[in-house]
Amino acid sequence: MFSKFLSLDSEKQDRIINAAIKEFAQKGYDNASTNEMVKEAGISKGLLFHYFKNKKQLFLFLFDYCYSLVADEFYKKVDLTEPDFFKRIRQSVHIKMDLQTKYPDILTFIQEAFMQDSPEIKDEFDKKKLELNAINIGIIYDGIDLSKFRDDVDVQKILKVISWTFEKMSDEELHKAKMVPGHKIDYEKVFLEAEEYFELFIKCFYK
Amino acid sequence: MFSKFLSLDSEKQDRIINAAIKEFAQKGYDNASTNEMVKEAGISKGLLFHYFKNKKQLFLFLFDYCYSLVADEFYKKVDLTEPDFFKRIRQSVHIKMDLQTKYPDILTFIQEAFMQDSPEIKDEFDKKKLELNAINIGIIYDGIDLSKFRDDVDVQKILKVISWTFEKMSDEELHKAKMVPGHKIDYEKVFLEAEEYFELFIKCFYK
Amino acid sequence: MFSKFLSLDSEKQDRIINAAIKEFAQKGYDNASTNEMVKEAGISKGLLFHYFKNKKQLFLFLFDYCYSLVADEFYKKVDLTEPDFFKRIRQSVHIKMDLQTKYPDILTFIQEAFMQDSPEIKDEFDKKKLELNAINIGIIYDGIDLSKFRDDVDVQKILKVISWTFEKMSDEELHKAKMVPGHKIDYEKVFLEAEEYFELFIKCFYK
Amino acid sequence: MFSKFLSLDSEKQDRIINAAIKEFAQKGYDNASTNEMVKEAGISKGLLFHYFKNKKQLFLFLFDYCYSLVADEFYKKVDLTEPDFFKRIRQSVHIKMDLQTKYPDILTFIQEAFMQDSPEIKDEFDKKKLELNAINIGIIYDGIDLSKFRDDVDVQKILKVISWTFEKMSDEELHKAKMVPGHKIDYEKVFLEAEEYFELFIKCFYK
DNA sequence: CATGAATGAGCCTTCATTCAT
DNA sequence: TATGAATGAAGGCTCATTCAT
Repeated sequence: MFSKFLSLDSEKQDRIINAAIKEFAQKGYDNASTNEMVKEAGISKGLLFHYFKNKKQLFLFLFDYCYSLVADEFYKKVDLTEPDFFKRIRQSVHIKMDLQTKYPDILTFIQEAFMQDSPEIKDEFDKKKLELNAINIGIIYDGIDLSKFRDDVDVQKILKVISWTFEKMSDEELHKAKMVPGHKIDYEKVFLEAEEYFELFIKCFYK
Repeated sequence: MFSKFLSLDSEKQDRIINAAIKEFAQKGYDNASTNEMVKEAGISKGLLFHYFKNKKQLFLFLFDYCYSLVADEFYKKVDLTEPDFFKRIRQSVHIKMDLQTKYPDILTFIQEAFMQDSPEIKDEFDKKKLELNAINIGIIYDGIDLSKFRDDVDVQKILKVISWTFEKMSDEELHKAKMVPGHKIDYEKVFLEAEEYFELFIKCFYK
Repeated sequence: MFSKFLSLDSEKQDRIINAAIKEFAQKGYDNASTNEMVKEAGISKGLLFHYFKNKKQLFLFLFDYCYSLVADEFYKKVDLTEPDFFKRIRQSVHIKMDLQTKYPDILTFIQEAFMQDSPEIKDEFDKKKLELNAINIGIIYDGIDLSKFRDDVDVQKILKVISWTFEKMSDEELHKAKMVPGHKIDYEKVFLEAEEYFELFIKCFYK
Repeated sequence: MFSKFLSLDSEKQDRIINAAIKEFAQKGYDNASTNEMVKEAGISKGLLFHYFKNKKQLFLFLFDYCYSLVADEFYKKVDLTEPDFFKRIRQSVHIKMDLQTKYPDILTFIQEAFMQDSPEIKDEFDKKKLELNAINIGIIYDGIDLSKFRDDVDVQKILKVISWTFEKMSDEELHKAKMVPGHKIDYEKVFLEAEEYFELFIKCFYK
């Protein structure tokens, strides 16, 4: 599908990818302008469509590209032999924040992508989201030592509550960051807040 | 401001409101087409702007309208004298689901509205969101008996975890519903699932 | 034609006329908004069209109204028994400037009207301009003592040169005034400049 | 700025320019319709804006284009070594009339452009007018032998009177031409009339 | 492989004018 | 006489996409 694009020299690939990600991340799917992308990437209008056929395919390609890139780094860094759920999730939070710092545009793009539901891309994109979710939960919970959790409640539910908590925490922080232009996330503070939730969960959910 | 519109016979008001809500809910602020709205409502192009001046005002009006409608019903039904947090939140979940059944489009619209961040409406709309949030938290947590919660952890954090859990539960359900066209939420099942989380929280977070 | 309007009580007539003149004067024929007029005059949309049928008729009516008003005042003040051309033209200049101060909106409206040539009103309006010109020249030159002018040139041409000079002078001044927002015409200076041209003409064109 | 447009084959350039000039000349800036222009030029909606970005830039481009074209021809034909003011101005009048015959639309456009004062283009356009005026007066009066004029009056004022006279003459002729559809200017007659004014001025303003 | 001119549907909004009340 | 809701054409402009070169 995108073989033509992938056989380009990688410098040009990068220029195009970065320009497109930036535009999508800043303006969302519908308002992103292919014009701006080609201008920023220094290529011609026609070429973009030569490689990607249309905006939708470009978006879907970028999403796969970004997701792979981020997921690869993530799974490279995460220690799947760590059996303690809280240590694992703490790792995840830290890695996620590292990635945020390392690839801010890409992370923003993924985030925006997950919030998108322009009718144009809805069908194909929702499938992707579902897949990813299924994969993630499986992998992340893999090898976790569940014996430390209380026996009187459903452990699966506890895990969900914990995951949701950190997702919401991160959402809130991102949201605040978007609200105040120029506002940067204070990672120090977020780490500390996360630690407090860890303690709470250990007290309440461990035996 | 919208007095012209509000003094219309309510059948026409409804036609316009429903058409506009539907369009905004399906496509988001930027991509919603006023053309489609008037076509669906069976009115002329000019008339919409006779009532609302521009797209932004229309959106803001609809949000207030929807929010008021839903909030009114909500506060009419919620029992603010119930001091037990879990009973209160259980109420909320039930009421919310009733509303979902009664006004599916409106709930979707509000949901989408909260996710919107088109630059066009950002400023005015973010203010609204903040206000609503502040009011809601205040009212919903009002009169809650906090003495039942464990003393060894921060109660505020517990409350957050609980709220987030039910928000996420509801999000997931909504999301699944949107994914499969024609799929209806099985409230019976959702209630039961919610109950399981209530039990979990009572066991873990109460003294 | 406008009898319905003219039998209104004069206070309402004035409100309508003033509102309409102001709008036309400020924005020109095409950009003047009948909406603004009715808002300013405090009457309903329909009523304006009840009296004037359409924008064009309103404009034409206003032009006649303004022109009559100004012309009446002009001919009331001008001394047609003064046989000296320069004294006569000096009078004209002074009277014109008085009117400018007394009815600034009306004079602006007439001025703008003469510059208008929106295709909408062109045909009917050009006829009016021609008529007025014919009348004016006739009346103003009426009773002038031509014997003071040199015999070796065509007096009619001299009169034209003189008229044109003062018209251009006035045009230039108006133009400057429009160029610099808030700039007011310095009548003192204009009078003095006009006097210098009078002297020049007397020296060159009188025997 | 307009390089895209200028590298078009000239046949298409001309079609677009002519269509746009015609529309602007007939209806003025505000009422000229870009829709009509593209229809007349036989190009698509988008293309016009591909070349010119917006209506204002198009107008400004056309003005420069027209002015350059006309000014070039003018200065090519005018003999700046002729020291006699009347001979010089006679030349100007003749050249202007030639241009009028050769490029009637363009001259009308320039004429209309100078009368325009839509707020949209006011600022940028007024600057242009001022510049042009300054340049013109300088060049046209350059090298004129002022010693032939009477010493008892201000020569600068005489020059103004003379310029104004021929401008007004030309305005009146144009105006008459516009009034009667299909009426062509009788240059023969105009030349003769101009000659009579020359004689008058020589008699009255030369020593 | 690469260009960018060309397309035309679609966008939101304004407007003079009509007409039922 | 008086209202203002209702109309719908027209306005400038943007955009993803195509195609001849």
